[in-house]
Amino acid sequence: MPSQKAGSLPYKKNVEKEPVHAPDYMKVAVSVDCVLFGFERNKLKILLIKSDLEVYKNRWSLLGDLVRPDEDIDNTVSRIIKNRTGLNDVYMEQVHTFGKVNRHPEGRVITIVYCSLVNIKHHELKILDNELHWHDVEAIKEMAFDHKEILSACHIWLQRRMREHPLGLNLLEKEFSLRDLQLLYETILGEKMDRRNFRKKFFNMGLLVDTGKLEMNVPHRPGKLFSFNYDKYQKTKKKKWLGIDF
Amino acid sequence: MPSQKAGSLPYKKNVEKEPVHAPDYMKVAVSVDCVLFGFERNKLKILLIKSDLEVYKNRWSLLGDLVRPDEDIDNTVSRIIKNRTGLNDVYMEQVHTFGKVNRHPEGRVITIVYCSLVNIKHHELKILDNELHWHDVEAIKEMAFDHKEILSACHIWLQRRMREHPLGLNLLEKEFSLRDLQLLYETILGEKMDRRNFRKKFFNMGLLVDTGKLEMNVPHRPGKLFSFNYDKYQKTKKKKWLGIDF
DNA sequence: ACAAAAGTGTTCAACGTACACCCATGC
DNA sequence: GCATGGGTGTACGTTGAACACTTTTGT
Repeated sequence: MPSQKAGSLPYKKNVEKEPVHAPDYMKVAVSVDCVLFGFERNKLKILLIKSDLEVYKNRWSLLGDLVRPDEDIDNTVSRIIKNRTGLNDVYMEQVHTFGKVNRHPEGRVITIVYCSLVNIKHHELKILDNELHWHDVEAIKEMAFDHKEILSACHIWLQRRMREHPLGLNLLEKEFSLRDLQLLYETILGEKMDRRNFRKKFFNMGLLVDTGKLEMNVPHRPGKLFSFNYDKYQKTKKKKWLGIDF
Repeated sequence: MPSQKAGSLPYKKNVEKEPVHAPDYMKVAVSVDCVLFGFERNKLKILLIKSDLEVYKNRWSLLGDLVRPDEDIDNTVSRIIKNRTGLNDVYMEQVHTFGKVNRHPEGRVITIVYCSLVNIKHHELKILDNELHWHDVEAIKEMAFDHKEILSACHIWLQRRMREHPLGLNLLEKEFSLRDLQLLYETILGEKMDRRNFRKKFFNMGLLVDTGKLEMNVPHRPGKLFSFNYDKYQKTKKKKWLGIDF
């Protein structure tokens, strides 16, 4: 190990000795990987592509790309989403940065991971290259790189996030039954819930609007259909959580 | 903007065309910055050094360094702490990654920020280069780079963390009065609290040990001195929060 | 005696949790 | 008529918030 002084003054060294060509400690690339969660047919889904890499051919991979030297990371995120799915309106949150030395087979790549929840029905995929499609999270076996580990971390992030905010309402179709909603929560959080308490909780939030409609073609008593009062949610969110979110 | 395909296949391009010399999209450096919080004389403190950079001479800076191509990020973190303070036993948590294009005056540097709370009395600084010392957080005006913004984000992180876990107990001296503890919480969280409720809450946690001693030389009725049952905290923490923490 | 902070309990509201019966529909 | 899930209310324990008086010490 070099002396403390030398080890701690790399910026200055950079300026004085190697201003243009990437010096040794710049042999690190930075990427962004995006985890998009959705929900369909009572399953938690995630959007994946087939990896571009030969080593990982036939393995599934998150949506990612390298950060360009002249672009902000937020821009990298939206560029990836735009280029891979054709979507413009997906709001991603930074979750964690992963950087084990050997996580990428072709060199040092540190990756910043972003996460989002999207409504599959309301976000039709406009591009399908690399076999882009929604996968059942629970059915995923192997993935490229360390993406399985990243996915696990994002799943935990999602669980924490959903316990704090009623984010789940975003994931359903415009009109849904309380059973749909409860199944969504039970699936993502991995635990059974009491039906009466669950209904009480969500009604008390005041974010559900009774559409007056009923389920159709169900082999039992049809449930009421509700929609989500998104505007009211935005307001209460601001009031309760201020800018604390990140 | 290049075509979607070109924009989304940089790994492959890297392999095929420029295997060794850092290509354009590698002209990005990655650093780690460390925020160490402490508490002394009823003030929230943070450890800073004078910036090495000429542009920022006389400005205060977080403890940071570039990530080396062959080292894990965890290693960068402990190397920075070791080299700057001489300490070995500081456990840091990753908070957020900052990467605006112009955040560093000499080139593109994306920085991964780690945070920790340390007990100032129990962690004597062994190295003092670059005027390393503890600063009052509230008295800090300007900082180098975007470190002021980073500090704000870490302060919010600290507040959230302290509402979830009784971390504050780490920051005090071995023996402390309940007044010390409450002042610590009021200072860091920025709000007044009710004394009776505060005492109830902490006694109910069962993490406080009555030392049988009293405050000395105070111009009023002396309070009891307590110590922190660290072992019990570790156990209850495991039970309650599992591995969810990150 | 006075100033200053220590020490102490009760009440109320909100929230989570546990729990069981009748109802409407499709088959 | 039967199977399936819809719809509903009560009781209890926990938690957080509000709130005031007596006690102990130094000066």
